[in-house]
Amino acid sequence: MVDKKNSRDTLIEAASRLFRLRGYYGVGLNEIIEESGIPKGSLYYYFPKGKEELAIEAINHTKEMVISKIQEVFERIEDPIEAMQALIYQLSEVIGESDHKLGMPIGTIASENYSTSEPIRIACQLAFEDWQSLYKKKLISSGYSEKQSKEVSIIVNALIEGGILLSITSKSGKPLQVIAEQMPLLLIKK
Amino acid sequence: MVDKKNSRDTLIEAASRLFRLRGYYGVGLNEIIEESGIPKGSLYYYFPKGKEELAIEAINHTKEMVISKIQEVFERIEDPIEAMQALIYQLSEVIGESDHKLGMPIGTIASENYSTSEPIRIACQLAFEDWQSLYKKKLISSGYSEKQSKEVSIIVNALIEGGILLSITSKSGKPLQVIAEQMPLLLIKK
DNA sequence: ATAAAATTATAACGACTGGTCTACTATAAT
DNA sequence: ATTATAGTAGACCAGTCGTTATAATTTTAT
Repeated sequence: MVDKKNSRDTLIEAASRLFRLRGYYGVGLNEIIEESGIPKGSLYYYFPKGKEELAIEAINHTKEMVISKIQEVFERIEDPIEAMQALIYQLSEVIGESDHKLGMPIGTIASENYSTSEPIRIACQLAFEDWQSLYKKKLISSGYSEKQSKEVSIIVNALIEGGILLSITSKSGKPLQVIAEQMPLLLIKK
Repeated sequence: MVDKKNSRDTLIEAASRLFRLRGYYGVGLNEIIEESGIPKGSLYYYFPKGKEELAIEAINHTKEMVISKIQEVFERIEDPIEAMQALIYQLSEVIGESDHKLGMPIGTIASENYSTSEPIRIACQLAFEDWQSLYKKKLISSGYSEKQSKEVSIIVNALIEGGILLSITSKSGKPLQVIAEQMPLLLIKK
């Protein structure tokens, strides 16, 4: 039983990968079924409401992947500044890899659809909120105030999304590196 | 001679508006010609290379609009911290307006196309660089070091792009407001 | 073993895509 | 008056889009 994964998950993973790379409208269902090797009949069997439904599952899948990554780093590194720096440096290194497939995890879909699909918009909003909750929790458990933790978690989230955008656009890890280096400034305890 | 603008500019403005709202793949040429009232024959007369060529002009148009906005605020407000805060607050207020058509100015197109169209990727990169140059210039003229000015300009750019993304996704000006409030921290002179 | 249910496999649908092409109109130079 | 040029107008193309329909097959329950 080597690689017998179910079709539903295979579709979600392929969709997640492709949407991250070129957004919602930039990827067609034909490409998703080609990449996944799952026939179109199965796609509409598992996602009767079609592309939008699949996209929401893909967003949730991406969200969980990011949550795992954040948790892993946060468990490994106690200091919140160092932990967040490590997270961001890790991203900057991916850019260096040839043919990297980084991309704004859900930022592209969010900005394409915020005005056209409420279900997608809400799925993206929930992802951002969940990530921010993790940052906030880490900060609070390190002695930061409730208020500052909440505010900083928003900033960190914005910096990461914006940093990824700048780095993929300029094909350079530099923007993310600069962001990581400036982290301590934001985290001066008040 | 009330509203006799040339077709080329009318097309660019319509494209700029629509691409900001739903990105490159989310907007079709038919929608652009409908919104602008310019026929398809004229579109391909002015932009023989088609959608990609029009998109690049639209990106440059958006870039110039943002440059004007930044310059206007920077000329009006001398202190760099206050100026950047004003810029970001202004964005947060747009979100509050019903049916606002804010959107990441070029972030959506950039993240959709960074891996598929080099000409578009480069146009977006140049826009980011131009905006950062303005931030940097403002900081240097206020006595910040070359190095810090450059780094902060990257951070500010990332914060604005990320902040807009968070604000449009959550349908709230809050993220941008928080970012504006935390600006002073980033700008502690070293 | 058989029936029912779950899943896969294709083909086709109408709508729309970006792009091409040709006919037409307006203006100005000759 | 004629011709040249710039721009307008929109029908049309092949291909792709998301979606639907239905048949074939596999899996599960009895």
